[in-house]
Amino acid sequence: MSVTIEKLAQLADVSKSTVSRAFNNEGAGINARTRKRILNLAREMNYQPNILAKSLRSKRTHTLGLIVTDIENPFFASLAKSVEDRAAESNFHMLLGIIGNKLQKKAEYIRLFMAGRFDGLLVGCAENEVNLSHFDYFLDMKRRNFPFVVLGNMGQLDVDYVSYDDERAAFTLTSHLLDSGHRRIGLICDDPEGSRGRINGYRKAFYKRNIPLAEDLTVLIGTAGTRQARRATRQLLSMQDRPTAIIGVNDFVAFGILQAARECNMKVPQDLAVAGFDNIELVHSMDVPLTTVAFPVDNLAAEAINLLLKKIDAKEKEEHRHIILEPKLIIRQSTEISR
Amino acid sequence: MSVTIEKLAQLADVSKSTVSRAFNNEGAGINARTRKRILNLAREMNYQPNILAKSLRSKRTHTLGLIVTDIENPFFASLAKSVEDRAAESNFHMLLGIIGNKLQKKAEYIRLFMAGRFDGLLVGCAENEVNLSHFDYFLDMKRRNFPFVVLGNMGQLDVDYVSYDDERAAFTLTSHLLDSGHRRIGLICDDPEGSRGRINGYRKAFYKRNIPLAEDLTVLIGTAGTRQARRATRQLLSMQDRPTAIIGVNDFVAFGILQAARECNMKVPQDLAVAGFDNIELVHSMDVPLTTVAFPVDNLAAEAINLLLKKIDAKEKEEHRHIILEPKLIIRQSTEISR
DNA sequence: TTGTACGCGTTATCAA
DNA sequence: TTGATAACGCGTACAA
Repeated sequence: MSVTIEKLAQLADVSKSTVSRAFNNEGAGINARTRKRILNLAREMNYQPNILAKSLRSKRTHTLGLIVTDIENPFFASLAKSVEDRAAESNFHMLLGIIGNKLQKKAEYIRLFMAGRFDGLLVGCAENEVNLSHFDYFLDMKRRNFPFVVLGNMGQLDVDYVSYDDERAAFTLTSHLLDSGHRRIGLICDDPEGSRGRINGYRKAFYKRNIPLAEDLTVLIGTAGTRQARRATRQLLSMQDRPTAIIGVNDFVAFGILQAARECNMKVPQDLAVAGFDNIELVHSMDVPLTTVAFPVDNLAAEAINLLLKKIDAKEKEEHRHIILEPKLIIRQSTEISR
Repeated sequence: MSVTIEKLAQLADVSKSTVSRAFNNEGAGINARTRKRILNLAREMNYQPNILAKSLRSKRTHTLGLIVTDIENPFFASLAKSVEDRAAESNFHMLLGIIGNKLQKKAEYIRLFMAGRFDGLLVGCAENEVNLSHFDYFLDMKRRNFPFVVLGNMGQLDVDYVSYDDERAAFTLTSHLLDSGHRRIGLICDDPEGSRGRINGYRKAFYKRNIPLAEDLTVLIGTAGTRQARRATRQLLSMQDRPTAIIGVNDFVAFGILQAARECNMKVPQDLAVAGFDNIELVHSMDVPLTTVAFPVDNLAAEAINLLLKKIDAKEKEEHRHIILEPKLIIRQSTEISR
C-alpha cells in the first residue's frame, strides 16, 4: 500500500541499499548528491521506513514500555509523564499500557511488550499490589532475559527495582511533629497491610525519642478516602484527650481531616496540625496549605530509565539492584506553629 | 537469543508451517495430536511468537494507538482508561503516547504510530489545542491513508472526529438554574477563547427565555484554577446586586467558588447556588455535593473506537463523520433548592 | 561509491 | 494433514 524502500529505489534509479544508506549512515559511505536526491524524493513521495521491518532486522526498536494498573491515579499519571520525558532524553520513545486489575490483561500486555516491539519494560505497580500474581510474569521475563525494572518496592525479591522509602517518609514527618512539641499525634490510614511502611515509620519516630505511643490514636478506615477521613477525624476530635496533630495516610485523607477540623470549629494549625503524604496537585487548592511528604516522581523515573537502559545495553546478567530513594518533607502552613 | 518458530519446529520434528498452524488456525487443518504436542513443547520452551515478524507478514498488529498531550489532566487519564477498555472488547490492545506540548514530539510519535506498528490511531486533544500545528500531521495521515479518529471538536475540518457538545452542556446547565428561579447567574471562566462554547451556551439559555443577561456577571480569570476562582467569587459576592448562583467553567473553579462562599459565610445552596463542568472525582470530596455537567468518557471512547475500527476494516474512503455526543446534567445539592 | 544477496521470524500458497 | 518456498520491508556483508 504505502511506498516502500524498494519502490523508492526504483524511482530514484538506485538500489535498495543505497536508499537505506541515505537514511541511516548520516552521510558516510554515500555520495552526498545521491543522498540528497534520495532524501528529497523520499519527502516528495512521503516515504516512511517501516519500523516493523527495521526492528525485525536490527533487533532494536528504541521504544520502552511502561505498564501501570490505574492511570487515573494521579501518581501514575505523573509517573508516566516523567518517564516519557526521561526516555525522550535518551532518544527512546515510551508507550504506555494500562492493565487495570485484570490479571489476564496483565499477561497479554507483558507478552505484547516482550514479543519484539520493545527494548525494555518498566513495571509500575503500587506497593500494595505486590502479590503472587506478579511473580509469573517476572519469571517469564527473567527466563527470556528481557530487560525490565519495577517501580515500587519488591522487598527481597530477585528483580531490579526503584522505589521510595515509605517508612522513612513517615518517620521524617512524624519527627517533624514531635520536634514541634506535639505528643498526641493521630494517624488515619486505610489498613495495616497497605500502609505498613508508613505506620512503621510513624511508630519508630516515637520509639526513637522514647515517647510513649498512644495506640488509640491510630485509626483504620479501610478506604483511604476523604469522606471516611472526615468521619474518623470527628471521632478523634471528640476524645477526652484529643490529638493536637493528625497525619493522613495520603493527601486525600488529610483533606478530609482539614474539613472535619473546620466543621468542629478548630483552626489549623493553631488548634490542630494536619499533614499528609504524596503532595498531590490538590494541596494547592486547600484552605490551608498542607504539610506533606513528596515522592519526587522525576527522580524515580530517571533512576528507573537509567537502570533499564543499562540492562538493555549490557545484556550480561549482573547483580540485581534495589534502589531506594529519599522522600522529601514539605513543610507548609498546616503544621507551621511553634509551641 | 530467544526461541523462534524454526527452533521449535526442529525440536518438534515438524516444519515451521506446522508450528504456525498449531498456533493460528485454532485446530483446523492440523492433526489434533500434533497440535497438542507442539503447544506443550512451546510452553515448555517458553516460546513466544515474534509479533514484529508476524505483523510484518500479516499487515495487522491488532494494536491501536492513542496520543494525548497531558496525561495528568484527569479527563485524558480517564479517557485513556476508557479507550483501553473499549479496545479490549474488540480484541485490540491500546498503547498510549504522551506528547506534551512539544511539536517535535508530536511529529515523532505520529510517525511512530504510522510506521507499521499500529493499525490505527486515536488523537486526543483538548479543543483549545486546535491549531494549525495539527494540520500537518492530519494531512500526512490522510495522504498515507492511515486510519485515525480525533477525540475533540475539529469544527468543519475534513477529518473524522467524536466530541461533546460543549455549548449544549452550558445551555442545559444554565437553563436548569434559570428554571429554578435564578436570574442573577454568574459565570467564571478562563478566557473567551478557551471557553467559547460554554459561554455561548450560557448566553443562549438567557436569550431563549427572553431574560436579560447581565454582562458584569461574566468574569474572566485567565487561568481556570481554584485560587483564581476564589478571588473572583469574593468580588462577585461583594457586588451591590450580587448573583444568587455562580457557574464555574470547570469543577476546579466551582470548588473555588464553594470555598469563597464559605469564607463569606454564605450557605450553599440556600444563599448561593454553585455548579461546574466535568464531574471530576474531586466533587465527591467537596463540602456540598456539586451540580455539574458530565461528559461521559465511556461513550466518547466507544464511539471513537467504533469509528476507527470501521475505518480499519473498510479501507475505502468514505465520507468523514462528525459525531457529537450529548453531555449529561447531574443535579446535586449545590443547586438543589426551589425558590 | 554502489549493487547483490542474504537473513530477521513469521504467514500464506502450493504441491505432495 | 504436512512440507517446501516465497514473500513482508529492511539492514549489512561482501563484492564490484
